[in-house]
Amino acid sequence: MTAKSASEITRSPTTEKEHFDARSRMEELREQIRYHNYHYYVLDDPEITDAEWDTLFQELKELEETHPEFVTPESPTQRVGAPPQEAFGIVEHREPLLSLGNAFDGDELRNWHRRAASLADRTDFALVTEPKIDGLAIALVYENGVLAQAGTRGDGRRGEDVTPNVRTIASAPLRLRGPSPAQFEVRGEVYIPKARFEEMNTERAQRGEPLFANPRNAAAGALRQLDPNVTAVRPLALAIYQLGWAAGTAPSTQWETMAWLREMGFPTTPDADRHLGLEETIVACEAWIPRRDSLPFDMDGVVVKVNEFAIQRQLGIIGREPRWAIAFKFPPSEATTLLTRIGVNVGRTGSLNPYAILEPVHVGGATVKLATLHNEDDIRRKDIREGDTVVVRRAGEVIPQVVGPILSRRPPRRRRWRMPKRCPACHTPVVRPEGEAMAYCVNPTCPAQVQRQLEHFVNRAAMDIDGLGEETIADLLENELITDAADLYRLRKSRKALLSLRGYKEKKVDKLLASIEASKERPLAAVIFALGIRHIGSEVAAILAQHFGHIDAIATARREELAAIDGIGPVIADSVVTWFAGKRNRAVIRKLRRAGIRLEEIGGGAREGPLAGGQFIVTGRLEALTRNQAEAALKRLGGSVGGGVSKKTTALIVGEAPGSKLQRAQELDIPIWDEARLLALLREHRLDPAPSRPLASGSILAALRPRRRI
DNA sequence: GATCCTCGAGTTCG
DNA sequence: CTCGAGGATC
Repeated sequence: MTAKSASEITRSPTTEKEHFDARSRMEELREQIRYHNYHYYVLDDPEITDAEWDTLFQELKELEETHPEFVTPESPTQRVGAPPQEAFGIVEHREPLLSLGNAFDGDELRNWHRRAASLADRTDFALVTEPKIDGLAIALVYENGVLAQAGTRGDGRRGEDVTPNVRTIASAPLRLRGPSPAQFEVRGEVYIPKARFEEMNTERAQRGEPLFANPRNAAAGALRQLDPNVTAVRPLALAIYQLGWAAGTAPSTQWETMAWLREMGFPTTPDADRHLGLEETIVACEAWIPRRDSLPFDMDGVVVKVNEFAIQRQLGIIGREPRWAIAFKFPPSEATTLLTRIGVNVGRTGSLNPYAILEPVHVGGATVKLATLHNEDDIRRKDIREGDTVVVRRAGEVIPQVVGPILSRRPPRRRRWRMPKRCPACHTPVVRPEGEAMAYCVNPTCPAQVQRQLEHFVNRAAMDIDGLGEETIADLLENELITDAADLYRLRKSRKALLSLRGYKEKKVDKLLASIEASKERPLAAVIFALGIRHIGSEVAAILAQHFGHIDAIATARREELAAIDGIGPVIADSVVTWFAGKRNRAVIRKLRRAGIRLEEIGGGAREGPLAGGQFIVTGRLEALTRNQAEAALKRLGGSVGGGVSKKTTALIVGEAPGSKLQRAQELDIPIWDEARLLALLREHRLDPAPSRPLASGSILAALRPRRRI
């Protein structure tokens, strides 16, 4: 596409006049396209539609095809098409690209400032802040207003020549508008906007191609392509943040320099700001943290620079870091680490759940050693292998996830991971039902499953037995004091045996036995949930309890009868029938009955109250109540709580710093309540907003005791 | 049969 | 919180 053959030119003979007209029209078009690119990419304020822009671009392209002798390398049409190279050339940076010192909190920023102030002999100098976009540093050299060279950072002094690739970036100006120094260099960041990154990965997933771990890796891969045609189809963007050097006059401050560069057509880092004092600057840096996720690009901190170049020169450089700038770094929400091995856990349902064993790494304020990998397909989709260096994320939430491997760092000859053929706990052959994502151990006496079942049984939402954790359950099973959940109610008789176990003193044993006794009064729904029947969670358990009122009625219900209930279909019906048909399970029910567990619903338990039938969700941090207290209060008023916002939601209760739920509720026109409204409702119905515990027989003193601060 | 909603199950660290 | 899958509905 670069040069047309001579025969093609001679095929369309043109007169001198026509030549001249075409040439000036081409210049005019280039000028117009540059003008509109400037409005689009720099000012973010386009004057014409994309379609109109396309028309201009097409006309220029056609003229250039008929008059290839007038094609200039900086023409807007020349963003694609350079042939692949064998290897990258080297660029020598005239001024080295420096790295930045880091500050991890306000105090470190103050230390930096104190030092700068003492060297500058003044404290009142202005500072400029700008987001530190997580991309790749690039240095662009312009000669006579035309992009001449683009180099990566490399080691700071010499980098790789990626000029043909940078020429394909839509927002990188090939020719500048207005006057500019004869020769100068600007520095910036090449990155991929988050939204475009998601689109790109979605498309790659559809084509079955491996996914990029994050925008930064994708941008690095795109920029270091030997074939610029590949780079051209990747959605790279550019943000300039600094003038490297200039032969000619330039402004005397960072702030003015950025405005000056924008005039020339450079897209500069968005949302930069200027501050007079240090404390104001620290506030500005911290204000970025909550905004972080809603920005169109990944950022890993805020860069703080001394505005005046004269002071910058005075402060100078120490080692490879300037003393006139510093990076205020956010706690990393992402990190790379070595995945040493993939292990497999057995769940309560027998599901085999692979998890990653990681070289411990600090991410999002915690040290991560483990991360779930969900299932075999997920591992295959991300192509995660043992020995891989992987990207680990804890985005906002708590649960770490393995985002994906860094393929360039994969050691040779690593096999794709496969689910073991036998259960890691009991060695029973593994079954993966047709069409399901999970593989299962189908041995009902699998020790791992029994352990998990018991953990579920004592769960707060189930039988709520305090003092019975993972370790204790394991001890009881190991010493054959129990074989199933119902045996817990016979432990009273084994008090002596319990006390003989290492680490079990009277206090601990009696507390355990007491909470086992207390669990006998749990509502029927909790008992049904505790049984751990597949597909029976807390909701379905409540439906069954409500509908049948007694466990025996459920045990004898027929398939059709169950499936006719609202919210229960054939799969759940089958699951219930099968469970109660099991000999071992029937024995458990018998033992529970004999132990005196209440197996029927008392007092109806029907939901009533001012909010009966309503469905509520709490988001954000409330003032007077914890989220749990608020949810409990809603339930006491007769409402149900939880789930995602949908059109069935009655109202959303919003506190400080609400999440995405608020936005969704607004979209769906769901009523928004504040905490005061909930509190008012509680007062109206004379309910304690936050009962500290069930009060001991209504003691007035107990009620007057100050509640614990939350 | 497709689509939307809801529920179930597993989950990490301190 | 997230994914997968069951249930309801058209």
